[in-house]
Amino acid sequence: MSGALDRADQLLRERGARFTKARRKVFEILLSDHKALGAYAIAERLSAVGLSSQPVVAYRALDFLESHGLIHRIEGKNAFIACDHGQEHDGGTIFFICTLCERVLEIDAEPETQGFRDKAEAVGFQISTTIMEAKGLCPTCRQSQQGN
Amino acid sequence: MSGALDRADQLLRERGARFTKARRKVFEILLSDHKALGAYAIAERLSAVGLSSQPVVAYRALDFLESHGLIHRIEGKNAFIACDHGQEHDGGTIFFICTLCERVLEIDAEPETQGFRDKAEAVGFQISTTIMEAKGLCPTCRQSQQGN
DNA sequence: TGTGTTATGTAATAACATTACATTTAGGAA
DNA sequence: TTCCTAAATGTAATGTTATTACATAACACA
Repeated sequence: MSGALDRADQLLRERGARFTKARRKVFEILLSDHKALGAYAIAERLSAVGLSSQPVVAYRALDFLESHGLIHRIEGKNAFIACDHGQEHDGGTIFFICTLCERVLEIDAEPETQGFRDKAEAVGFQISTTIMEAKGLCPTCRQSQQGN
Repeated sequence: MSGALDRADQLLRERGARFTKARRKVFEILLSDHKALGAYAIAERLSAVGLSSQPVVAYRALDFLESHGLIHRIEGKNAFIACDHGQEHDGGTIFFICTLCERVLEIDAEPETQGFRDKAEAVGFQISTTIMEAKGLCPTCRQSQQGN
C-alpha cells in the first residue's frame, strides 16, 4: 500500500499535480480496503484527519484521482476502488464485482477492449470511455454459498 | 413498435406473466423513444393513462420488464431503453451511449461475452450479469462536432 | 362468489451527486 | 518577503436516483 502511495506521489509530481491532504486521504482509504466504497462512506472518514466530511469534498478528490487513473469508478455499484495495477493498463479493465462480500477483482481486458474498438469503428462510433463489469460471486463467497 | 409490443405480449403470455397497464405503458414509452430514459422521466408520463406518477410505480414496471429481458438498464446513465433485438440475444450486448444526443446503440457482443466468461472461469468467479457499455459520440453527432 | 396472490397507490425517506459561493492555502512574481 | 493569483477546501443548499413500508385494489382460480 505504501508502494502504491509512493507510485502515485511520483506520478503526480511528474504531471505537476498536487497530492493534497484530501486527495491522499481518499486514496489511502480506498487502498486500505479493496472493496468498492461509496462517496458518502469515504466522506465520513475524512474528519479523522481534520477534513470536512461533506460529500462534495470526497467527490472532488475522487474526480481528481480518477482523472489520473489512480482509482476506478464502478458504475454497477456507484462506488470506487483503488486501481491495483501498477499504473498504466490502458488496455482497459474488467471489474468482477462480488455481490456478497463487495470485493472487486480487477482483470486486464485485452482482447475485449479491442473488440469494443472494432465494433465502434464498424458503426462509426467514437469511444471516449468504456465500462466493462460483471456481477456475481467471487471464489470465496461461491464456496460459502454451496448448498444454499 | 407494435411488433415489439406483440412479441412482448406473446412472450409474457407464454411465461404466465401479466402485461398490466403500468408495465405496458412503461414499455411503450421506452419503445417510442430510443433514448435512454430515467425512471423519473418515465414516471411523469404515467399519469397520461391514469396511473400514479410516483417513481416507485415506474421502478416496479422497469424491474419487471428488465427481468423478462424486454428492456435494458444503462448503468452508465442510470437510465433504461427498450431492447431492440427481436428477443433472445443471450450472447450479451454492448451499449454505445452517445453523450451528446443521448441515443443508445445496441450491438451484439460475441465474442466479448465469451471472453468475460473465460476470464471469470479462470479466476473462479461466477458471473450472474455483465455490463458492457461505451460512452462517446455517435456517427451523427461526431459529424456535427467537426471543427469544434 | 369467496379467497389468496399479485399489482398498484401513497407517503416518507434513503442514497447518490452537484451547484454556488465563501474562505483558505500554495506557489510564483515583483 | 510581500503581494497576487490560481487552485483547493469549507459550507450550505438542493437536485437526482432509488427504496421501504404499508394500505388498497385487481386478478385468477377454486
